[in-house]
This record gives sequence, structure tokens and C-alpha cells, in this order.
Amino acid sequence: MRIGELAKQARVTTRTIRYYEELGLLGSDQDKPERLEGDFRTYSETDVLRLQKITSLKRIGLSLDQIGTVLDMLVNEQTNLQARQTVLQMLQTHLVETDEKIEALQHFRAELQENIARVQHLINEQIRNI
Amino acid sequence: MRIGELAKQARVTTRTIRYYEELGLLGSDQDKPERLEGDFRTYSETDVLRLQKITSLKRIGLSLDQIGTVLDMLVNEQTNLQARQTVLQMLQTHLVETDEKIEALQHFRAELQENIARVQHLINEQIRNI
DNA sequence: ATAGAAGATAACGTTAACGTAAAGGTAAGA
DNA sequence: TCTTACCTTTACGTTAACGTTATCTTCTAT
Repeated sequence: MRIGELAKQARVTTRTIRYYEELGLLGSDQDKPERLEGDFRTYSETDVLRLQKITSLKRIGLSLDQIGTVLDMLVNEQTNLQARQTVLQMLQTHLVETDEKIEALQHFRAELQENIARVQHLINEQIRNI
Repeated sequence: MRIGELAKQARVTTRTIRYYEELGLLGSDQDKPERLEGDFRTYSETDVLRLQKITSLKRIGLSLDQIGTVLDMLVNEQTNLQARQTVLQMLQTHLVETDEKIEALQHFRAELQENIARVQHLINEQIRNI
């Protein structure tokens, strides 16, 4: 499969894929040729999976830099505990921050809804008085 | 109070404050002079509160642009229902996205922890066999 | 043989939210 | 009066994550 099809499947642009490659997140990791046909990039199913992993990690809110760290760990089965725990630490920090955000948002939403209800009430009163 | 003190209280830099002013989020909204002393910006307690509102909305993850919209609505008591509901809509969308993020993160964290537990288990076995 | 679709590289452009440096004005204390 | 701390405006710099040309190949279909 070539870059266009991969892009379609992952709902990203080809530019994005080339950019990820440039960052070392995707394809041509070390020395793989994977340019079988006439200079065209070639991708396999594992590449599709890897790209999906990247986009889902992005959706969570991780930077491409952090994603690189996480992916390295997932691929290197023999990564030491130290490294794994560092990554876990990073994710837990991110989770805590997300938790905090959600709490603040819920608080704020409640405030706003009160606000709206109040205005709506006022309007109703006004109509009744006509 | 001058810009330096406001910055300290809000834990931001003076540059940030001037930038917010430039965007119309803070101070010199319309025609207020508020340059009483020798060309120095002057701030009151309400400015402190407004800046705190801005930073807390930022922490939630809103862009400065969105924050502007929200603040306009909070200040203009007479804003119409239409506008308020638009803002509420925006915040609800943001909340849903945040909810999704948190769910994905929790899923991923669980995966990672299993991963770590497995490796740790393997290591323990290995030690036992010596 | 040629037109068109898809790819390749190279490089400049873009947005957000400030950082940073330059060059100078002001106020308060020793 | 001089230093020092704080302030002013102006303007160029920075990071992330791509977007957008531009120019050149390659492959497929007619």
C-alpha cells in the first residue's frame, strides 16, 4: 500500500505521514529500505496500526514528542522497568491534569446554566406581565 | 496597582498581560484612560478577578479567542439568550471532548499497567530460578 | 505516445501564545 | 545627582504541527 491509501485509512494527509516519518514516528525507522517500487513509499498493515496508535494518542492530547517516547516503549519489549515507569508517570500526570480540567469545566458549565435559566426566567416573567 | 504586581498575583508575566490587553481581553477595553500616573498602566481589584477568570479558563483548555467570547457574555448582563446559548454550546462541546479524552486515557493507562505488571512478574520468576 | 493521477523532494508559509532584546522614560532612595 | 527598579513601545524570534506551493518522476489508461 502506498502513502495515499494509508492517509485515507487513517484520515490524515500525506503531508502528515511524511512529517511523522521525519520525526521518526513512522516508517524508515532505522535502515529499512521500504521503497520497493519506483521510489514510492510502501506500507504494511503494521504501519496502519502504528499510525492509528499515533492518532489515538494525539486525540488524548499527547504531543508528538511524548508519543514518540510511548511508542518506543511499546515496541521495545525488552525496555527496562525504569523506562516503562517513566512513561507511566508521564501518562498519569496527564491523566490527573485531564481530571482537573474536567472538574473545572463541569463547575463552569453549571454556573453558565444557572445564568441562562435566570435570564430565561426573567423573560418569562416579562411576557406574563404584558 | 501597576502591571508588575498584577503579574505577580496572577502568576503570569507582564508580557502576557500586555498581550491580553492587545487582544482586548484585559484593560483599556474601550476608552478607559487608566494610565493615571506617568504613563503607567493601572489596575484595580476587578482587573485581578478578570485576569484570574482568564487563567482559569485557559487551564480548562479554551483558546484565548474562545475566552474572549465567554468573557463578553459574562460581562454583558443583557446579552441575549441566543448568544448565551451559543457559548453554552461551545462549552458543552469542549466538555464532551474532554470526557472522551479522559476515557481514552484511562483505557490506555490500564493497558500500560498490565504491561508493567507482566514484565515485573517475569523478572520475579527469573530471580526465583537462580 | 500522451494525458492524468499519484508520488517525491524542497522550501517557504501559518497560527497561537507568548519570549526576548533593544532603546529609552520615570520615580524613589542614598 | 546617580543608581536602581520598574515601566514604556517596537519588533523580531520561537515552538508545534502541519498547509501550501513549485518542480520533477513514475505509473496507468487510452
